[in-house]
Amino acid sequence: MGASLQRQKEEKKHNLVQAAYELFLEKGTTKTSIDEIVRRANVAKGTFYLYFQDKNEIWDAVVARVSNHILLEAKEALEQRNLPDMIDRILFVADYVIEYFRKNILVLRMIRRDFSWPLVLKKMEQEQDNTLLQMLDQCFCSPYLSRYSMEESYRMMFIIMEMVGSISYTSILHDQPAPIDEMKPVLFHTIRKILL
Amino acid sequence: MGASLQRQKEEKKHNLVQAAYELFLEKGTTKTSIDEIVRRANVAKGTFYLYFQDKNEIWDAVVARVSNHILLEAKEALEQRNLPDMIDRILFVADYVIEYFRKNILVLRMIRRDFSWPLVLKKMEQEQDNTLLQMLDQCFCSPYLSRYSMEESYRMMFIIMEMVGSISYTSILHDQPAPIDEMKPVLFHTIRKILL
Amino acid sequence: MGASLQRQKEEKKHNLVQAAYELFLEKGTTKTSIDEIVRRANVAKGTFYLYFQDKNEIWDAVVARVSNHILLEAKEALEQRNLPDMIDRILFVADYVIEYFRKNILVLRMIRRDFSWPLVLKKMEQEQDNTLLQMLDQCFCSPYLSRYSMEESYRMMFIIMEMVGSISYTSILHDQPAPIDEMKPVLFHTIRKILL
Amino acid sequence: MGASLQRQKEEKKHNLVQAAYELFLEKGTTKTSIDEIVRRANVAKGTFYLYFQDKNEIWDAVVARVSNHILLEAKEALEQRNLPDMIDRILFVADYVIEYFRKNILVLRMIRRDFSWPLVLKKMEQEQDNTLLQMLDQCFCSPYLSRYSMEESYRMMFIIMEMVGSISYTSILHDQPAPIDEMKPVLFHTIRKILL
DNA sequence: TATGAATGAGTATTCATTCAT
DNA sequence: GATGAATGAATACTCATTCAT
Repeated sequence: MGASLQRQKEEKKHNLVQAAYELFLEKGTTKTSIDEIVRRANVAKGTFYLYFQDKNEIWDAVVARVSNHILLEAKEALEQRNLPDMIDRILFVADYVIEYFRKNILVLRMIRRDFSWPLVLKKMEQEQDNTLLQMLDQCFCSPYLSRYSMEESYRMMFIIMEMVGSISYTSILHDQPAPIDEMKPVLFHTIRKILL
Repeated sequence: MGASLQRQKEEKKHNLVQAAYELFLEKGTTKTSIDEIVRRANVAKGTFYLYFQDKNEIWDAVVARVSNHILLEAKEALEQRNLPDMIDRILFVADYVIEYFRKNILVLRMIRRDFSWPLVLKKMEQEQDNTLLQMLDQCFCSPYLSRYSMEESYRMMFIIMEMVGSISYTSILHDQPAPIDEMKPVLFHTIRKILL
Repeated sequence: MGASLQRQKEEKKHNLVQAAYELFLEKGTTKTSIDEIVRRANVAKGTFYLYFQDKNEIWDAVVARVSNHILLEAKEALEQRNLPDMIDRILFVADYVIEYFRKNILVLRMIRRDFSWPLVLKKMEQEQDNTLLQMLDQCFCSPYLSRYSMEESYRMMFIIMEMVGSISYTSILHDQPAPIDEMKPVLFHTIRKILL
Repeated sequence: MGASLQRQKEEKKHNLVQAAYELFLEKGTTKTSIDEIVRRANVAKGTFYLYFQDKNEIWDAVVARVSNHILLEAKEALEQRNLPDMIDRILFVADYVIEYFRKNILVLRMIRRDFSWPLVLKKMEQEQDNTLLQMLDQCFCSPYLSRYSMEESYRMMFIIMEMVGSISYTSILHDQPAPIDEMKPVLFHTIRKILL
């Protein structure tokens, strides 16, 4: 197979995921038919099934792409600042994610609570992409945490991350228990307490 | 309408929710058809539409029933113990929920992350049922929290609750970032730090 | 359910089988779509699945109907003659079936070799319809066969019947090993020898 | 084209037929796709169409191969015995075929009633392969049949063969009208009567 | 010759919803 | 209120066939 053919294949798959992403965003997963996806991707019906078993599989691909995108954005923003303090770094990332969801409510509504950092990380590991692991190292490498083992730090981190995602969902979309602006101070205070 | 007729109606609705619960558990929401629900509930197809607009509506009813059930169980167990310390009480409830999901993995898989305490509480409020609010009061009423306003306590509480639900899901079902047994110590340690 | 509603249901099912029969005859089973069947039966798509699981199931119904029809025709024709000799009766039925297929080549092409008397009889038994069993009794009740047990007579009979069906198929449709007119004398001679 | 290239071609075709045979056996003709056939044959999809027009054509090839195989086996077994009596020889072949199907029920289920000796013989003639004709001659060459013309003998033979195939199918697969073990005596008795 | 990615018409099947009884 | 037969639009999915490489 020629290299250009290989590229064409990649492009087709990419187009499908992109089309699915857009449609899921616009009308929700269940209301989006595979028919619409292929139409928007300018690809034949059968081609879809060349790359994905069914709608769930392309859904996973969309979630992975979106989650990855958000975290990478956060990572890049973090690198531009030069925050010496670990807690500040973590709070920065938490805030970045929350703000992303606030600005992109549709994205939040789409991936609901499927924005799960552990799962994204797992996927990345499988694909031997450790960009995000780097970010985690950047965030958490600190004398603060020296009293915890490596494992323990990671797990604490995960807990914080799940917390941020979960609160974002309930607070931004349903204003429960309160609007996100009122939740943020409590949330950040909580994170500080956890890390100190 | 006679009282017994009223009871018959209630029973039909109850049967429908029960049937839906069982089927959602067995084969997932999307793979369960209204046809199957009415068949298992021994009710005619048209009858479904006398009580619910569509599948989403009965789904909400199922989630409310299940969440309520879990929390009530936790409340009753809590009352039998007589834990004087607030932190112990909260940890007890957290542990109770986690253990419930561990023993009923299918339930966890079914309601996924829809087990959201704030949302359940909101629903209870709407139905003017404050049993769960009582439990929250029981948990959080403590001099520990005197430095926080009522509002602030509630919000912290919610954050903890979301955290527990979220971690349960990822950890019990996917062993991410680690099996629940390994996550528990970290989680409880974190909760303690938040509350102290 | 009212009696007329019941009759309506019977009619719908009957229409479906009739439509399927016609289409299978015209264009073969595989080239006939369920879509066409329901269109010709003037029935909605979903209605098909109210009565049959899939195409195979309606195929079975068609085969049963056709086979039954042919055998009943033969039975009636047999009753109008008054053939005293058993062998003559059996040869008459054999000839009737062969001639039916010769005149209705499309039917033969459709049911291929699925015109199997044992299977039809089994089906009839299940439906507690013993008209065909009567015919068999009429054919085979004879002092000729007194040396055989009841079981043995039946089995011989079946062998003859399969033979007739099988030869009809190969001979009428493919002229193998010879056209049916040339095969008949040999076939009848063979049957005579079996029965004498 | 070199001889080895020729051999490669033959091998590809052979692989395709072999793969089709296996798949037809495992999952039936209709449920087997050409895609699966080429995958199992380790051949590209387009290659299929270099050798066969469509699925029917490869089906014919499979039937021919299988039928031929069975009959050749029978022929060889027959040659090892040295049965002087024609009736014994014919009964031996009949029994051999029945036993083959009994041991290879899947094969019987696959080719259904398409195991038709006349049709196989016709195909062999077209390919100028007269091995099977030889077997027929071996079976039927006998003073017994001197009263019949050559043609007549052949036709009787064919009738017997169809009978055996047909009865095998109904009796082995459906136990109709009785299991094959109970049918055999009647069948053999019948064949004897025909030939005497 | 051989390949296998791409096609898209075709097909089975589902299922929420209606409505006459 | 209760029923359940009927509906048919919507949808997922298949697969024989083509054709540029």
